[in-house]
Amino acid sequence: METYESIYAVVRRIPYGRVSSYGRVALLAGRPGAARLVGYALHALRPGAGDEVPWWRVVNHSGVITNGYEPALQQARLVAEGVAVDDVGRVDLRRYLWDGEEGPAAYFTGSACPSSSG
DNA sequence: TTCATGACTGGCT
DNA sequence: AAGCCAGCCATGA
Repeated sequence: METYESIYAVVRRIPYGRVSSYGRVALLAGRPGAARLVGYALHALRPGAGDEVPWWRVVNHSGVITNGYEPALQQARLVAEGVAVDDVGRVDLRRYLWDGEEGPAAYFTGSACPSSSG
């Protein structure tokens, strides 16, 4: 399905150690409002896809892991990349949210100050 | 084609 | 801050 490919293409653009929201991916994929479709596309990935698509770097708009397949796996994947995950599976989008930038510079575009709290 | 479901999101109370 | 409702698009029966 072309629609899915456009979604996977965006998910693959998510840099290492960064996360994005379903709505964000849907927007970048050219399907604004179809956040549900993103989750559906990732659901269609299945373990057979392997690491071809970094699905674990996708969380909801609140930074919470709403993964219904392997929520523990996604959390582990993120932590393995250096992404801080809360006990409830929540990620600090203010630090890791991928705004769609190509380079890692986006990490410094935020007003957050990691050395202040974390 | 129609009805129901889902790894979602924004606005109101 | 937390909970509820409607809209979005594609899949499956």
